[in-house]
Amino acid sequence: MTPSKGAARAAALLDAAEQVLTTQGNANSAMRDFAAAAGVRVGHLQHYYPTRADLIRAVMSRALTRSLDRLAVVTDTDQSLSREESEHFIAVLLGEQDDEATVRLYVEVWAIAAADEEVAVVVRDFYAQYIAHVERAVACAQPDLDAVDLSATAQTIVSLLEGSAVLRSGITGRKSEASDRKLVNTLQYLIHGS
Amino acid sequence: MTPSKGAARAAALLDAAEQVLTTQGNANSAMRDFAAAAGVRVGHLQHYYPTRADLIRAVMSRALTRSLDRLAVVTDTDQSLSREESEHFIAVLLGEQDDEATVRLYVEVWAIAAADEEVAVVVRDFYAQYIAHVERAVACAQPDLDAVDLSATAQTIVSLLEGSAVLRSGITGRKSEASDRKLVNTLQYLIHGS
DNA sequence: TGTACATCAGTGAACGCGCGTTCACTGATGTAC
DNA sequence: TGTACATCAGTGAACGCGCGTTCACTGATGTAC
Repeated sequence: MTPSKGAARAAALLDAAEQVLTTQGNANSAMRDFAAAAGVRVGHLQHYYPTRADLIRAVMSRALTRSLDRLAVVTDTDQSLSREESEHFIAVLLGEQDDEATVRLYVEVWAIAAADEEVAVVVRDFYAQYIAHVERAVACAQPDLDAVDLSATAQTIVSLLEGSAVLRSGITGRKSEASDRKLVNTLQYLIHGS
Repeated sequence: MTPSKGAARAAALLDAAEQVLTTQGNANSAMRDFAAAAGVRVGHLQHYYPTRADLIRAVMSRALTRSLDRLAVVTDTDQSLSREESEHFIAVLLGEQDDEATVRLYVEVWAIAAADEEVAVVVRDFYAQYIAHVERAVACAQPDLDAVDLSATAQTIVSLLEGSAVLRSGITGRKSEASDRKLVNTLQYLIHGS
């Protein structure tokens, strides 16, 4: 069976809310905006998400889960990791940043997490899993690395990815061919250790 | 002469607003909060910053200018850049991230810039200057690098710094000795080209 | 040195609007027998 | 197969509060003559 009618409705409401959130930002979007974007009255939106915080948390949490799921597809299939294969791995990671809406959502996630401990818990858990995925990929490329170095390398890779998400987006900068080349080069250096 | 009385007052109001902003976030702070933190009535706050947007923009713009000034101190004094000297350069850059309030402010800057084009312009200009400073430092270490590679390297360094600010902060993760070592190591790799 | 006037710093009350939330309601869909 | 009832999906009006902003005002500080 496809997901129940209720779950599909709830997902559609989240879709609309996510879109509003990425275009207007958390600070500038009201329950009425979320409802209007879904073509629904506020009262009905609250039937599924009783408070604004509930809705925001649901959007954030689903977005993070979605990212991890996408990531799992890439990391779980690779057994060994040659330089060409890591090229593809990197392309997938950077590909997600090309959608500006995703980057904006992440920036909102960070800002909301800084003020909402309940979201912060989810976010920290997300990054722990994110780093664990990357660790697995690096372990394929450098089987001799010990656990501490593996974890440190993975965290550095994720740092570079998150930072480049911000700088490659229109918010603060611009993509450029040359800096993308240097970025890929540096990620390769981190993955393969040389 | 010290700055005029009015300018000092305005600065004190910005100090208070900045503090509120870093602890509560843009989405959860009101004009009354900003005024109360400065020990002043709302009407008076508006004497200096007529609208909320004016105040927010002033806080953001001052914070970015302050960061650039701090950076200038490090980059302008170095003529050549040995590996030990770059160690110090890196320590200064990372030192700023150790203050969690600064990181929170940056996250707010990104979120606000995404929705307020006037702030976005200031932010993009800030990153252009930030990257230019880093370019100058890298040029000292690798005098033979051409302009394009120099710029690409600087942008990658700044990406790594901004990403690590997020991941090293309590918002999304935690500092660790091992990952800081790997981070410094990677920055050295980027600065010296090997 | 004193007086008159303008400018600036700061108060305090009030405004109206938009917000998140509540609630009583209607109509449709399921379920039991 | 039909009827009775419960549950769920969705409406729409209203609530009260907190928000950003306005404005008339007071007192202090400066400036001119």
